[in-house]
Amino acid sequence: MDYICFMYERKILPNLNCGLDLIGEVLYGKWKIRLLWFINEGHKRPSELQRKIPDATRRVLNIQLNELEAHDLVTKKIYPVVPPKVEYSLTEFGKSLIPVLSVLGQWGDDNEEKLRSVIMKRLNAENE
Amino acid sequence: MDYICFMYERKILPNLNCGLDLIGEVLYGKWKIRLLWFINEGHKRPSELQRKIPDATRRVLNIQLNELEAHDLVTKKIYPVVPPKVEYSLTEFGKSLIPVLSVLGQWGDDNEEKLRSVIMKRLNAENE
DNA sequence: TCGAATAGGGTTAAATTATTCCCATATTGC
DNA sequence: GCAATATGGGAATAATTTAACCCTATTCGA
Repeated sequence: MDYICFMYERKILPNLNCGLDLIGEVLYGKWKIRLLWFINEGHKRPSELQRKIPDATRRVLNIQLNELEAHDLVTKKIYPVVPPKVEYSLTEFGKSLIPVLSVLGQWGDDNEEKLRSVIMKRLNAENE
Repeated sequence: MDYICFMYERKILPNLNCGLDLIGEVLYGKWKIRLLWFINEGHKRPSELQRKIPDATRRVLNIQLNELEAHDLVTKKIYPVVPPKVEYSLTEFGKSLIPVLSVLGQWGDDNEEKLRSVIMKRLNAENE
C-alpha cells in the first residue's frame, strides 16, 4: 500500500556529493543544532527542551527530534511510567558532532557584533 | 511607499540569541556553503559557479550570492566590459569562516559512509 | 543574421518547513 | 469528578525557500 501517512514525500532529492552536503543534510532544520546542544548540556526531557527553546512549538521539536533519532544522532528512552517520562541522549555519533558545533558557535560568538549588524541591516533592507 | 519589490517580507523574525543562531542565519540557504567554498577555491565568476553547482538554477545562485554580499561575506566586482564580467571574492570576514567550514566538511568526510547510510535510510522511510 | 556566451531581474509555481489547533493517555492532588 | 502534568500524533494552513520560465543587453564568430 502506498499510504504516506502525511509524512512529506520528497520530490527533490538532496545533494550528497561531499562532506559538507552530508553534514548539511542532517543539521538542516531550524532547531536541530540547538536541540543537540541542549541535549548535550543535559537537558534531556522534551519538556525541558521546550522550556529552553520557547520559540518553537512542541510539535516541531518532536518532529526534529524524530529526525535526529532517525539520523542516529540521538536516542530516545521511554520510561513506562505515568505521566510519561522520556529522555533523549546523544549517541556516540551525536557526541562526535559536538566539537564541530563548538567551532561553529565559537565563530558566531567571536563575531557576534558584526553578525548582528549585517543581519539586521539586511532584514531592514528587506522590509524596506 | 511600501512597495516590496517582490522581495519577501519576513513575518517571523529569526532567533539571534547565541553564536550558533547567528552563524546559522548567514549560512542558512541551500547553496551558500557551497558558494563560499567554491569562491574560496578560486571559482569566482557566476558562470563558473553555475558550472560547479549544476543542480541550482542561475536565479537562486544570484539570489544567494546577493545575500552573501549583503552579509559582507563576499564582495562583487563588476568589470565594465562586454560581454559582462563579474567576479566574487571572499571578504576578510568571509575568509575567517573558511576554517569553520573546513571543520564541518571534515566531519562530513570522516563520517561519509555512516551519513549516507542514515540519510538514505530515512529517505526511504519517508517515501515509505 | 543567427546563435552562443555573459550577467541578471521579474513573475509565478512548486516544494519544503514550520505553526496552529485539537485530540488522546493515565495518574496525582484537590 | 476535574484540572494539571507529560508526551505525542493528525490535519489543515501559513510562511518561507527554491525552481522554472521568460526577457533584457552586447559582442564575437560562423
